[in-house]
Amino acid sequence: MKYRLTIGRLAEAAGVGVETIRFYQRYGLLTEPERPSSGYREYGQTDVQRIRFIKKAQTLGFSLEDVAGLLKLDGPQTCSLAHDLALHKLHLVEDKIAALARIRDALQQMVRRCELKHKSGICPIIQSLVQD
Amino acid sequence: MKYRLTIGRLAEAAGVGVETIRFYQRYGLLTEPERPSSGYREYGQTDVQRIRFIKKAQTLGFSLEDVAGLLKLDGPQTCSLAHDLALHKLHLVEDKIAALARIRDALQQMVRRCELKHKSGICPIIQSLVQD
DNA sequence: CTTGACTCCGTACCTGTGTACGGAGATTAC
DNA sequence: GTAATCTCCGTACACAGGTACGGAGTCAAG
Repeated sequence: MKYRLTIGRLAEAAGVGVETIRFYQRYGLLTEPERPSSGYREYGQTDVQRIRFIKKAQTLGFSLEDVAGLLKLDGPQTCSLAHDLALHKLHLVEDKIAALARIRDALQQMVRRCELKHKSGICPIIQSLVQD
Repeated sequence: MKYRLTIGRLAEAAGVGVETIRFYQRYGLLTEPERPSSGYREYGQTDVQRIRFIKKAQTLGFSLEDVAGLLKLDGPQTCSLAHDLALHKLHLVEDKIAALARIRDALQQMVRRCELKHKSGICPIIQSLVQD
């Protein structure tokens, strides 16, 4: 039951490119796997899990550096460190949402003003960007 | 009343770096200004406006390429093109907010689960990332 | 056994938005 | 007049997260 995967099959199984795996390896996100006489890397199922972990963490806004930190975690403090990191990311995400909401409102206002009949030949959008 | 500005004074007036102005110039966002015998660029107040325009548009999520498009606009279609671009950006921003909201919820759940007493030695955060 | 697909490696390149460097010439302040 | 500051130019570098290249070795199917 021990599937051995070449880098290409691992890439396919994990839904990434071969070069991405080599990149993660260099970055230290994946441990160097066994190398039989051929020199070809041999991966196992845990590597698929690990890459999925990385990809999932990325979608939650964790950088590869963050992920490296999460993957290094081990032992009793693991959970509280992971918790703190997640909480920190949560705050960042909340801030980003708030900032985008302000941007959304400004854009909405622009679009709305543009859709109202405007007599002056000057585009309200251009105008509103020029203002201080 | 025609203030002539050197690049450094323009940079200060507009709140950007000197290199940024040179960069915008190369990018085509600013037209090449007059060059007296010294070879030093001479800018006017409209350049200050223009840089502020760029900076403001950037905060609304427009890329420099978008800004170049906006700045090239002129004539009767100006407004409808600007309107369409703004509307498009609005949709992008709304999508981004929705995506971040989903991320926020996932992070919240992680943090909450972590804060509940968990008997298993496995960190719920690590665990939830490992899951498919 | 040949052919094609796969893998190896190091390195360079990509996007977007600037920043930094270094040597030479111009201008400004004292 | 001299020193300090500013500007010129082209080019390289920075960030993150990959992506691409090229020549050589290896493996699997027919």
